[in-house]
Order: sequence, then C-alpha cells, then structure tokens
Amino acid sequence: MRFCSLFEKNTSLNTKKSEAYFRREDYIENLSYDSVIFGFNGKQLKILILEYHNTSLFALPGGFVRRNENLDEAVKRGLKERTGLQHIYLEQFHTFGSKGRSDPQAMKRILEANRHNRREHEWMLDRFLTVAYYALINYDEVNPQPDEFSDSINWYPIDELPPLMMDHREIVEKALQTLRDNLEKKLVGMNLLPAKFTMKQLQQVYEAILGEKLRRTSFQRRLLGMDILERHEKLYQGRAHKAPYLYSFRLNDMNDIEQSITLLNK
Amino acid sequence: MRFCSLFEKNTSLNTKKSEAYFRREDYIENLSYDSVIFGFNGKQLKILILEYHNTSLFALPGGFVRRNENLDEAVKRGLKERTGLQHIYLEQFHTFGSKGRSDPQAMKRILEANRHNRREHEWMLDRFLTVAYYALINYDEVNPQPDEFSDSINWYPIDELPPLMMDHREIVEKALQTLRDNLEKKLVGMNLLPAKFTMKQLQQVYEAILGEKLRRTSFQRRLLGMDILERHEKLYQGRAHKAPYLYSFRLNDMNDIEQSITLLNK
DNA sequence: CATTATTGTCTCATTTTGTTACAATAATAC
DNA sequence: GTATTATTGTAACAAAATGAGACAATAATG
Repeated sequence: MRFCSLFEKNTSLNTKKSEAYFRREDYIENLSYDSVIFGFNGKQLKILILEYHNTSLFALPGGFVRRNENLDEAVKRGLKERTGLQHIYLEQFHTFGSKGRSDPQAMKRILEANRHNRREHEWMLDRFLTVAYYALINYDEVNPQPDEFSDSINWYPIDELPPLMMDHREIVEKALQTLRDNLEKKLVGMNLLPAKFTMKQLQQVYEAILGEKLRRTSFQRRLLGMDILERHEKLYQGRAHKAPYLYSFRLNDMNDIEQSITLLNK
Repeated sequence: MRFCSLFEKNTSLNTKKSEAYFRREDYIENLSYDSVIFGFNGKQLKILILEYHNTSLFALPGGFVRRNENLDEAVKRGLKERTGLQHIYLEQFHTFGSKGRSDPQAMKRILEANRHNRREHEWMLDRFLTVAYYALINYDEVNPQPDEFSDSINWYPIDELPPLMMDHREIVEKALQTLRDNLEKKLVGMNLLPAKFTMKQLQQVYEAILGEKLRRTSFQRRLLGMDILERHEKLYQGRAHKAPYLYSFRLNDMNDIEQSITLLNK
C-alpha cells in the first residue's frame, strides 16, 4: 500500500515497495500550495473538497512543489491528477503565511489514519506556508476521482461547505472575493460554462458568483454591448416558450480584455 | 564587520564577532520576500531601489522569513528597517516561483563583493521563491537610510528604473498593475499623501498611478460625490490665484470601503 | 387555436460622466 | 488702491450608461 494521496498522487515516490513516501529532499520545504477549484452546475457555484478517510477532516486539494519545477506547474500537475483536465484556467491569488496556520495535530491524525506516521514524514508536521490558487473548470467535463488512496473528493456548494481544516475556510473566502473582483476583468464565465451557452446561463453564473440577483434586461444589454459574444443558432429546449439563442465568447479581437483565457493559458 | 544587509539588517545575527552570518536554520528555506515601496513626491510615483556596492546590481529590498514569525510580520520588519516607518500600508500581491528566477551568479558576486562568500551562506545561492508585497508610504516622512552595510538605497521614478537583477523588473510591473487595479477600491491616495492635501494633489496621485491625465472637473465631482473627503481650511500658497481647500480622508463611516487603511492595518 | 412561460428588444426615466463655461479669489504688477 | 493673472469651485448642458417597465415574438402544450 502506498502513501495516501495527502495532497496529490505522488508520481515520484520512492519506489521500494511498501517503503514509498514523500522524500523530504525532493520538495521545497515548508511550502505547499492549495487550490480552490470552482465549478458551476447550472445553478450553484461549487468547490472540490477532499475528505480524509477515517478522520472526518475536510481540506482543499493541495500539494508540494518539487525542487526542480515551477510553482505554477506544480499546481497544474496537481489539478490534472484531480480532475483529469489540462489547460485549466488557473490563477494565483494569495500566499498564506501565518506562523500558526499549520495544524500538526490534524496532520498527524491523517498520517496515522493511513498508517504513514513514519519518521520520513515528520517534516509534514512542520510549519507550512501555502500559495493559494483558484481554478475555474467546466463542471460537466469533470469526474473528480474518488481517490484511490483512501480519501474522497466531492463537490460542495459554496454556501454548504463542511468544516475545513486549518485556515482552508479563510482561503476559500478569499478565493471567492478575488473571483468577484475579477468577474468582469477576466471573463470568468468563459471558463465555467460550455463553449455555447444561453444568456440565461451566463446570467446565472454571474449571479452565483456575486451572490445577488441581476436585472435580466440590463444584464443582457450590457453583455451584448461589450461586443465579446458571438450569436449562434437557437436552442430548442422542448419547452413552451420562445427559444433562446446560443452564444459563445469571441476569441478574436480581445485586445483590451486581459488574455486570461484557458486557451491562451497553456 | 558584519554581514552586508543583503536583504535587511539582521538583528538575529550569530553574535560571535567577525563570524556573524545569516544562519540557515533560523529561516524558512528557499523562500524570500520582496517589497515594492511606492512613494509620491508631488509629481512622480517613485520606488525604493537598492544598489549593492561594487557590483552595479540593483534590486528590490527584500529579506527572509524567520521560522517563528508570520510572513506579514517579516515584511513589516524589513520595511521598518528600511524606512523607519511602522504601520505602513502593505499589501501582498503575488508569489513568484519560476524555477529559473534565481540568479546564483549575481548572488555570488554580491556575497564576494562583501567578503561573505563563506560556506555558511551557500544556501543563498539555491533556488528561491519570493512573496512580493507593495507598500505605500508618505514620501516626505521617509529618509531611506543609505545602508550602513555597504549598499545604498534610493528613490527612482517608475519610468526611470535602473536595470534590476533577476525578475525584479517583472515584480515591479505586476505591483504597478495591481496598484492600478486597486486604485478606487483601496483608497490608495490616502497612503501616498500627507493627512491634508489639495484636490490637485490627489488628482496628481491618480494621474501618476494611472499614467494618464484626468479631467479636472469630473475628477473633483466624482471624488467629492464619493463622500469620503472632509473639507478643511484653505491653503494659502502665496501664489496669484484662488486658494484651494485642504481635504482629508474621512475615516468614520467607511462601511463599504475595504478597510485597508494604514491606521487599521496595525 | 388559445394558453403559457420565456426571450429579445424597445422606451422612457434616472444616474453617471464628458465638456464647456464662468464667477470667485489670492497674489502680483502697477 | 486697481487691473492683471492663474487657479479653483461649481454650475450648466450634452452624451453615455443604467434602472425599470412594457410588449411583441415564439415554441411547446392542451
């Protein structure tokens, strides 16, 4: 049995059977990353949360940075493990570095619950600073893998989160705040919706992020006025009313708009 | 002679005379901070830049984080050393973690130029991730101390920076971008001006940050309409025209506005 | 074919911003 | 004193953006 995926599937494990562990010397010390992975199911904004088996401890998916890899790439790597998706929209938003933020007790419980409370993992009980990222993914394309190493991962609506360990709650709050601040600037909707979507869907994304209702007519006029949407065929939903048009984001003349787009983010 | 203030006055130096050095074990490894310290001289936006003696290497003031201190406090500590000011407006904006961002060659030159190329400092040649902060200070209240340990520190206008080492240029660019994005939200002007200022001064701060001219009447009407300014006595400048009023930021009913204020930042 | 809910768009009121104009005023020059 | 000067505060109007409501078009349903 290999070490539980505390933070990631470790593809550079020490390979001797039953001796696999995170080798301290492979990673930057006292530094981790955590990711707040947002998805939108059509109604609610949700976040991927890990649960460590036999501990009732919930946490954000995170990991460590290898000595020979870029910080950004470490996070992308972790995200690919978790969601199977590459080229995800990803943005760093804060680094949390209070000296009291780590919780050696909880970490110990996790290690023990997975029978990995060996000397080689003691470094994980030390203080950690963590660089936090948020990711925006298309909910429908993702199958969060109930992790092979004894922990589970699930979607939780942002207003129904379980109690999170350490300062992960604070991290989520700050992620959400940043998302709100960036809503217009970074065309957030683009990364939470399928390629083609109705105006109503787009409005629902905005409402879910802002946490407030928007006026339909003003919203529609404003978004169309921004000249970033392309109109496509109608969508016949089989329901008794006028069929809405489908739209997509126009990727051409985005001179002004910050190019923080999945496609350009590769 | 003590170790040059590579990044800060080290107040926890190993105390044996002529053996003083940054002890590796006192600090979080592979992690530093850098600060982009903005000041406004009435016309231009400026930044504090260090020059390492005998190297012609220019850099942002930075430092290391002690194992037993908060990240934020490490930065405040460094800032106090540099400017003599406490309770500075300070904001973290990004963590830079490319694996290639460190420059061991340059670091070696700095250490050698100060005769500190000893074994105990070899860890400084390793890879470093850096958490970047920007600070806003009242230019007039600050005497950047030409550092006792052989390096100098000076104000440079943001559009006349010397060539900076490593990725410090990129760090400055990002700091400026963040400052622009936060201009309205965080009442930046408050921290770059004296307590009382004229409308013209305030406008000049805005213009220096945005890098563009603003319409006087619109600016004045908008700022007054925000209801955050308090009007005081007139300022007689001894010049042949109508005397402007002095204003200050109103610190009372700032419910809406994010409380990112020097005074509250203590 | 009438009913129904939803969508796209129009209109008008309200608010915000751009632009111009102008009176008030401190010093200076005479 | 008094005219001159540059700057400031504010008013006035135009243009643009947003709020609020109305309404016709239209897919399904019964």
